Amino acid sequence: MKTMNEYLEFKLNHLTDLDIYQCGFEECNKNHSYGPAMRDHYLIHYIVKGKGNFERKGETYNLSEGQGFLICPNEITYYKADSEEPWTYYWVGFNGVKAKEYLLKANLAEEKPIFDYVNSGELQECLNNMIGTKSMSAGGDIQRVGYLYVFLSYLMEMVDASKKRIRNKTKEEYVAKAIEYIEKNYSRNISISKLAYYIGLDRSYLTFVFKDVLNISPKRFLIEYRINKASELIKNTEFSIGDISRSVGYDDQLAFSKVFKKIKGVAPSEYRKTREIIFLNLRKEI
DNA sequence: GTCGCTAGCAACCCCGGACT
DNA sequence: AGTCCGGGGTTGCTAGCGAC
Repeated sequence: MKTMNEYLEFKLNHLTDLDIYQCGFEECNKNHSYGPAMRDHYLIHYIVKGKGNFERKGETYNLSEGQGFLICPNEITYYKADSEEPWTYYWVGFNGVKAKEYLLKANLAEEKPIFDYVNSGELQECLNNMIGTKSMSAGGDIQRVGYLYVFLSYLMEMVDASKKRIRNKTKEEYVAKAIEYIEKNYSRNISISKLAYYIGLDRSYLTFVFKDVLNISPKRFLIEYRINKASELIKNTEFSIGDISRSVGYDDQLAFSKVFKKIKGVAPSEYRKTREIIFLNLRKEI
């Protein structure tokens, strides 16, 4: 059995990058409050419904759905649910050697404890997964920390996306970034929404920018890019049409054949036959 | 007025099943 | 391997908003 000092020394020598203390979900009653109190770790609350206020160092923040607040270690804070529309929130308490660094990347610190996160669906899914993971199961702790990394990465990406917006890139830069993304991901199941999110633009605006610069919609560009890649594979390899369709991002070979015929005018198998005829004629000439 | 962006809705496309 | 078809999800268009 360890003494208290031995235990504390053991903990000190085994500090991890990130460590979850607690996480949960709460539908608060009207005027439900906590504090004034102090904690020895970081604690993030993310509001998914209702309103409330958060107080620290004499400042009061009125918060509502889609917003969150950070409580830092060793600071006295107080928070209270609204008297009419009490908030419902997720919370996650954590610490670790890298905690402060990651929070700073997410633009969160003692002096900047508030954040807005519009796409609450993905954040909620992540937090639900975190809560649903049993800490006593084999690998459960690692899974929960994994979800904490994902949660913090979402907050960091949001900051990154807003920086990109502030920089006011040109339309050409947006299109170049989109094309780069398509070139790297055409073989995966990507959508224009995902593409727009990656660039930090609204889906509709991305379409407008594409039309403006290339006179073609992003969807059409993606389809043509995939079909051109596919026709190269049909011409230069012996892979089956099914393998080629999956290689260019179409899980459904039938859908691929339809699109291919629409773009090229012939079905993939006919396209290969055409290549073979050309090849045979060339051999005859030689 | 221009630019950057969003919301809403109609149109389109893709997927999956049935079939040849 | 390809066609046809129906349903649901995705996309593109456009009006409009806010900032400059």
